[in-house]
Amino acid sequence: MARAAGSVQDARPPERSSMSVRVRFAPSPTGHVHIGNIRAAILNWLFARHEGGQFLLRVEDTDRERSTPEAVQTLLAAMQWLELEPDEEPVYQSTRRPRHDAAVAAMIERGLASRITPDGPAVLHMTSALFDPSFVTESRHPVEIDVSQAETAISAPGVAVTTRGAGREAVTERLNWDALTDLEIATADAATHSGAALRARAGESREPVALESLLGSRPVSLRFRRRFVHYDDLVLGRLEKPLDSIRDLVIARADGSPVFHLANCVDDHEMGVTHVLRGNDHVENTYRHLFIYRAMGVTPPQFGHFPMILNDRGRPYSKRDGDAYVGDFQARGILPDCLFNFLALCGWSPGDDREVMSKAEMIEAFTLDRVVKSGAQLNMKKLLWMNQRYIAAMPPEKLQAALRGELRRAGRDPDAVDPAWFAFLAEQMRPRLRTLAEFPVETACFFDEDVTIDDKARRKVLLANGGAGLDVLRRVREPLAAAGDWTVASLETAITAFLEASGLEIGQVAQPLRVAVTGRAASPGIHETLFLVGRERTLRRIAEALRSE
RNA sequence: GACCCCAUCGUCCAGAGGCCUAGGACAUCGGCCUUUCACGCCGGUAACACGGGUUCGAAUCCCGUUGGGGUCGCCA
Repeated sequence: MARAAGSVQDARPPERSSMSVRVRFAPSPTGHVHIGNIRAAILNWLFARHEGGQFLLRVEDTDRERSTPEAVQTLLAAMQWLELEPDEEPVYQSTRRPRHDAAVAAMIERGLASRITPDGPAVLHMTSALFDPSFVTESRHPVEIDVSQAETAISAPGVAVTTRGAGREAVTERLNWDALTDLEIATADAATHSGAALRARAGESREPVALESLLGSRPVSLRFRRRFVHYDDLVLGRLEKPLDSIRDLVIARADGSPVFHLANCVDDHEMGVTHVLRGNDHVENTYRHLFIYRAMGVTPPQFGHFPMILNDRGRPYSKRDGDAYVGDFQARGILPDCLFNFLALCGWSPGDDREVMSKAEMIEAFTLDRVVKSGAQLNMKKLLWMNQRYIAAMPPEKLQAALRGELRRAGRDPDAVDPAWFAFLAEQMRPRLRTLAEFPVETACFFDEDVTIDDKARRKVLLANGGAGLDVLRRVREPLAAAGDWTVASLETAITAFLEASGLEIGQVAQPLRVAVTGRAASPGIHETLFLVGRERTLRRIAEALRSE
């Protein structure tokens, strides 16, 4: 992949056996993986799979402070959890320093970049040597600025020409002569000066120059055509920006280390990346990167930018928002497939009404032209709803395994209970769970020896109406104790018989039982609940509820 | 501030000039089911930011305004 330094003209794209798509996810490991970031990985992955291409990972670990081995592990773990395994070995940017240095050296050697001062940073110059018709064009119509009328300082939109001192003195602020074309300046004495002449007189200076001092007369009007940088964004469409608003670019720091832009372009090129798909915050960078690729003498990849993810107030995510890291969702018991699905749908849709989709379906439907342009606010309630749907669809064994994990995390031993009993409990809880993490707290009454009765439930169900609930408990206790093998069926039989004998309604009996036995007003069906709590604990809890009256 | 981008129910998305009396999902409200809580089912409320054009016809195209976001580092 190494290439000798040479002129811009002789360079060409890297040799690739096929034109197959290669995309990459290029995060810098910070110890946390933000969902906006992992969403970028998801969309890249989806695109690669849809196109039958490769999904690569480049760890941008050049920041030694933050990029600890642990931070890298966190990143890899998050990707594994979501099944976003890259198709090739991860590339660690820190190992690529020699290539970056070589690229900088080559640009300097070609005269495209230079160090302004010997111990200063290396700067890529935005000169016409870098302008390629494939991404730099000239505006058709000239811009005309009347300087003489200016009372105070004026600044033409986007043009780095400013008149100061009540219009007396026109100053070019770091004027990039190459950003403008066909520059003509008319002066008070009616003479007209061309940009080329002035440029020569200014000695190609990139420092502020007073036009007046070059002209020897006060400028009256400026006339020029602007140059534009442009490219076709895969999701945003045709984008352009006046060149005069883009300044020379630092590519290597004074200490010689490459800056992000340089390293990014060099690595993407040498990894054979064909499509750079990243967040919206990089669109402005893209214009600069185009020049870096040009300076490298290579064809740039294609670019696509998807919208940013916003917090629930509709504002950009910041560290203060919290709960926006992949690990947080995992800890809350969001299923990986669900988070994947949800995040994929954040800024993209298949074009029809499908929402809960398998990865295969998403891959099949994924195209960049269906990526939305505007920012997407996360709808956490919808995430919970979707997670509930995923839980509902889990195979029983998988559900049980996942719930066992939650139990362990909560400090309980899921292996201490009867597997059949646990399987039954899992199925009873399935429709009642929005997240896996809810399981241990919702089912504590089935695992603990004793239960604490919720005050509100006690008042409403047991103590109301002169203690009618307690009265029911007193009367149902014996028939229950007599229930034979304590199965759901036998409990149903016993309770039904009690209802007939007592003339009570099921509701009058079930709620007091539920509260006494679970401590709360909500649980699975009463027969199922009693079965799960078991004979011994059921009778004991009823007795306790009566005693603490 | 300059430049660039974006703009449909509270939120996410559908809509690529007539199929729109604007559709779906979450949330919300009401009802059904039901021993509770959920699940499930049925129904309701709710949006084309504003103003000009273009057109026989505009949520869809153009211009402006407003609002939001992004970028302006020897951070990534």
